[in-house]
Amino acid sequence: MRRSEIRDHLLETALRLFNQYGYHATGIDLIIAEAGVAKTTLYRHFDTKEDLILAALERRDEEARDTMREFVEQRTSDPVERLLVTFDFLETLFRDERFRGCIFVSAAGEHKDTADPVFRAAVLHKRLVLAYFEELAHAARFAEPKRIAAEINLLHEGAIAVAQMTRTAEPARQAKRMATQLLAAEGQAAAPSARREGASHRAQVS
Amino acid sequence: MRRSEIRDHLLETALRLFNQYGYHATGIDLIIAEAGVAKTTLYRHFDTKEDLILAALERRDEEARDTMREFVEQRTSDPVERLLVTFDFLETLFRDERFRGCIFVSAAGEHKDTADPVFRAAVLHKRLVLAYFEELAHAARFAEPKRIAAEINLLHEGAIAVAQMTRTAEPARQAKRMATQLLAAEGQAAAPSARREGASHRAQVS
DNA sequence: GCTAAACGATACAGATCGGTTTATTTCTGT
DNA sequence: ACAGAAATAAACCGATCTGTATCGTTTAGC
Repeated sequence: MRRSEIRDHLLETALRLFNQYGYHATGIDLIIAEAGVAKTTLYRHFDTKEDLILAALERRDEEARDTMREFVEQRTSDPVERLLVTFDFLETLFRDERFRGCIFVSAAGEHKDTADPVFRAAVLHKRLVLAYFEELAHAARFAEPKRIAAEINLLHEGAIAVAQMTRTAEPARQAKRMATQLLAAEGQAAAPSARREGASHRAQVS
Repeated sequence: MRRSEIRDHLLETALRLFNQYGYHATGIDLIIAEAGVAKTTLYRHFDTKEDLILAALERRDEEARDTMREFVEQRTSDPVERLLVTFDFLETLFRDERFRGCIFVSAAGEHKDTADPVFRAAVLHKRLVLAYFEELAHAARFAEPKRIAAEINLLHEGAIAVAQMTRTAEPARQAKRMATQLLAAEGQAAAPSARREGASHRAQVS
């Protein structure tokens, strides 16, 4: 196993355990045992446990956003539909039996100080996801793309929080229905099966 | 300090620390130091740390639901408006500088096993809150009260999750606007300032 | 094939964890 | 006032925590 592979393997192992048990409950000894690596090796790649957490979050951040982008873009090119398809992506996450909630929400929940680097890393991820929604809402030519993106984002967070407790995929579908309803009220043509397609300059409502 | 007062004081202290630092990060030694109590005393009232956590969650569960009920009922008697006023209640929570997210979500995030008593206690709280929304949605005579309640609930969870990260009160107002929009589309008279009041048998939409 | 870096294994450090024990003092109810 | 219960402080337990140090062995690049 090459050096970079070990690092990757450690990050993947750590992420799996953080997701399964949480950050404080996952000890270094468990991580190295599961990764099949000596403690010296871990500490050669990461100075502290916090560094490992931060690196793991950074990796998952990129991976999660890339995966969502890919999922969305290969399903539809209409920006409004893309906003809705993000909920289908959520549903695939919820259907994974390893799903235990959003690791960034959990990270923020275990490191509540806003000055904590882990908290800040979690916030950064959420900001980048929101930026993606804004990108889509802008492309969809909504009158207030930032507001629309924030609404989609809030529905995402709600679905994730509910699914964390119920451990079902239903919250994703429910959030999608709510998003459909809200977007339809915004642009009159948000619903996929709506009248004409490709409408520009959707009207605002409030 | 009487016996029951000590127990209460311990629960309040523990809740404050759990909210501030999380469950794993809050040690027994810190709790007794902050409570100004000997370790023996704590262990006379609670067998284990888990018992303390469970008792604390149970207490906050009742307190939180009572407080919300009170807040809502003294502001309006219209069931539809009551559903919307729950978001004003959320806003008061977010405005508290000690707000660090929902302690039940955090509890579930640190005890992810669905068989864990702490996880189950968190789920129970969320179920009882949902039951309250169902009660209100039923009183409002929506065609599908359970669905409406689940939607309100999802908006609540979304607002809480977003506010946990942003540490602002805005998510509560945003969720309220979304709820207003959704309820208006359900019954045609959901908006407080809508045409006639006291309408019964609101129509369904989908 | 040599050198140097990176690896694994293990022991260890010092702190902290949840929880127990002991011995002493302070309440509280009758 | 007196007995019993419950409070206190402090030492202590074994386990676990993050992180370091030691020391061979393996591996990779020149």
